[in-house]
Amino acid sequence: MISDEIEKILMRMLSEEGGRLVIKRNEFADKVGCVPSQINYVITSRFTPEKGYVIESRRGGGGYIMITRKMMHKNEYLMHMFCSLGDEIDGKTSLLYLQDLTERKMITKREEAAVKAVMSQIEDDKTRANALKKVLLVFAD
Amino acid sequence: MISDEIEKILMRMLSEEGGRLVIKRNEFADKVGCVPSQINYVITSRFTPEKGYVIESRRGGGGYIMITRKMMHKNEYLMHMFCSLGDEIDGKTSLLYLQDLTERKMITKREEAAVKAVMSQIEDDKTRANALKKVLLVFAD
DNA sequence: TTGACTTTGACTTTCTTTGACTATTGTGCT
DNA sequence: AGCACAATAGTCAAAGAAAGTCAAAGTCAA
Repeated sequence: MISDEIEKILMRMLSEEGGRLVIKRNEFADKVGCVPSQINYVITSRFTPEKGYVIESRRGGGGYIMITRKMMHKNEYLMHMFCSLGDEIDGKTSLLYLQDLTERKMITKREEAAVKAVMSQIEDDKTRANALKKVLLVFAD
Repeated sequence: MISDEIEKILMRMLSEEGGRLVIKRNEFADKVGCVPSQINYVITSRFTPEKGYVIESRRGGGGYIMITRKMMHKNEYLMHMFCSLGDEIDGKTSLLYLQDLTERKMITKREEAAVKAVMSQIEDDKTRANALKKVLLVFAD
């Protein structure tokens, strides 16, 4: 099915571009071998706001479609936690953060345990902070 | 009885495919010589969640039915994976292990993503192996 | 005979593909 | 500035491709 192909291609490009991708609809449709409006179909059916994507576009000469993967926006709390994190965090404090998330029902006990298990292997405070931030992004949607 | 035949065929295919099978309903019905809706009947009557199967499907062009057999001996599988782990593992391989767990419905996508997020911070192959082992223990119950 | 399980097929729902038509934007000419 | 035209992207509905549902009819054992 061509739509799935297109989705995959866009996904890959999106990653390569670091979360923001600009295409020219007609040109792209031509490249992947479909009619232009199919691009709209794929975007509306797969790159939805619920899944965290923002679409912007412009018509006319030099027109384009821009796909942006929006990291959070939804979970203000996670955002807040994310921002309050410095670039270093010690092991004990990181555990408190995770427990807090569990208490607030934002993650499950099992998720907490799994993350703790991996984190236990991390020695460095900077690395731990980075890890925690990445985890927060996973849980934001 | 045709339903039993179909069940056997699906079972065999499922084993051959290693626990996950994707079919196109109409095509398959044609092959085994029954009406398409009989496939649904067989699936709902024999490949039930109680018996450890997960069914996913999609309609429309490129539609399919996917049958996944959930490991009955989940812990055995986890232990097997645990034991097959050496004391070092590279990043790419560790990702494959995690994806496998997700595909087998032993962990959720979110859990996979969370663990991956933390693991991405780990550089050392030995440390990564230890982390993965700890994670497996968390998911065993 | 009755009740559980099967078989069948008509009808429904969902998802995809396509193309004609519409709306917007940039450019160049008066 | 205003206008025509080219270059884009958007919308929508019809047609097509699968899978799902459900109830009627069939089968078989107790």
